[in-house]
Amino acid sequence: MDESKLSNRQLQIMEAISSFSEENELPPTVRDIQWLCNISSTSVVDYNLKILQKKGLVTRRKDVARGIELSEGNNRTTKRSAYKVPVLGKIAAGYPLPVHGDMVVGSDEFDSEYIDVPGGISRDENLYGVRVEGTSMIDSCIDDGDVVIIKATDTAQNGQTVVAWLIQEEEATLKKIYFHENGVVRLQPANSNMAPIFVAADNISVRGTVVSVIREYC
Amino acid sequence: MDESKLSNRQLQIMEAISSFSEENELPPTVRDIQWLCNISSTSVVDYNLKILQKKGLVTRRKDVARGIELSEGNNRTTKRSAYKVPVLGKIAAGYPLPVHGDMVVGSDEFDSEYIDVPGGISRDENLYGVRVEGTSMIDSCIDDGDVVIIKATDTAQNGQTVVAWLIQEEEATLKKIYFHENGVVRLQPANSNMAPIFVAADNISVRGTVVSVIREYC
DNA sequence: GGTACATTAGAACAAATGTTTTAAAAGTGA
DNA sequence: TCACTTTTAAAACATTTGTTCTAATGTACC
Repeated sequence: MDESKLSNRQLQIMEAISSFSEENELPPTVRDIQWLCNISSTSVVDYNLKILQKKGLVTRRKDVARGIELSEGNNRTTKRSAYKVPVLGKIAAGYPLPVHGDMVVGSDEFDSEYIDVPGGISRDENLYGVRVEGTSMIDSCIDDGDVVIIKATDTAQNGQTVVAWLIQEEEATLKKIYFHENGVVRLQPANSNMAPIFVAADNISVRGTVVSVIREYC
Repeated sequence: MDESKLSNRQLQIMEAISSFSEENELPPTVRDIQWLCNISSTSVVDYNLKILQKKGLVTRRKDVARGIELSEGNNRTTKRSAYKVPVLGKIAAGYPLPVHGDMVVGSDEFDSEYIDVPGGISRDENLYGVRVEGTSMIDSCIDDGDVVIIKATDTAQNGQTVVAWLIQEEEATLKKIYFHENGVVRLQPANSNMAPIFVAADNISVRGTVVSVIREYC
């Protein structure tokens, strides 16, 4: 990349793009930037945008109005931005999830609750959230009311915290999973007051693993 | 609001706006919607957009290209979206924060790390994040490595978890705060193995209260 | 069929926005 | 000062995008 310092104008323009995008939830036009920076001509904006482009700090989509955005890393608004995932329901030790056995994760409904997850987690994953009820995972620092973000998968490592579906009982539960010999699986609550559950491996179906925990205080 | 059902066309258009916005991080044009929905004329898009507007489902900004968006509630992309806040550094019981006494919260630098916080928290607050080191708050379910989101304020309620700045020691610490008589303040770790700290009220300055906790597993 | 209404088509037009051109002004170093 | 580069200025132009107009088509009901 180009190492040379940015001019004040260029910093000003970067800042303008950033703040405009954030305030209007829409990228600025060349003229928006012009007004914001008190620049006399659109060509001056264009001139500096081209420099910023060459330095890799700004992206412009060809033939697209408002195709201006700060490139990854400098951008705290669009790129690496949070990803909304549906909060499918509540889960607790032994309580059933209020969704069907075949959880429809990607369905584009307009009615479910959504929560933002940090952009560090890949967008490509099939993610969903579940609100935790009770303190059965308290020793893993997952408290009552927390939302855990689950990556949908049907495999898990020993010791991972997973959403497990008990096939016969038709119940979902959030527990640490341990695979034993003889086709036995131990579902371990992270709470010293609670006993583990042992189930047959063929009665269990892993539905996902915990990738994040989000707590909000009122 | 208008109670009548939406036509397939209109549902199709709503979906197009939603998916286009999400994929391109930019609202669609009338013609974008036209392509996406295989509609023969822009006037048909406009016709249906006007209906959706009247029903309060879609917003269009006057004289603004790409001013189309789903209105609040139907929108999971722009409104109530995540807000990026800077992660200013690390904090632990008794360890100093690697920032100056006058934490510059609103400074628009392009170099600090940022994290997304759920949109439920107001954008107007002065928010910042701090990464927790150690387990001194483990009993409050705040673990080593968690990022706590702090709302910058200089007042706190009894029992709240706060970032407290010890003026003489020039240290910041994350603790529960309790105000006693005689101008004494007790800073209580949420860890039964750790003892509280008692300090004079005039040696302490509240820097903010915890509004959210975010944990990511690798 | 005929009427009323909703929807679609196609085109033209108007406004917003991006891009280019030319020239002047300001800065820089010998 | 002179050459040289960088930045600014103003305007014109090109493209994208929004809006409007008119007619055709479809649909439901009598």
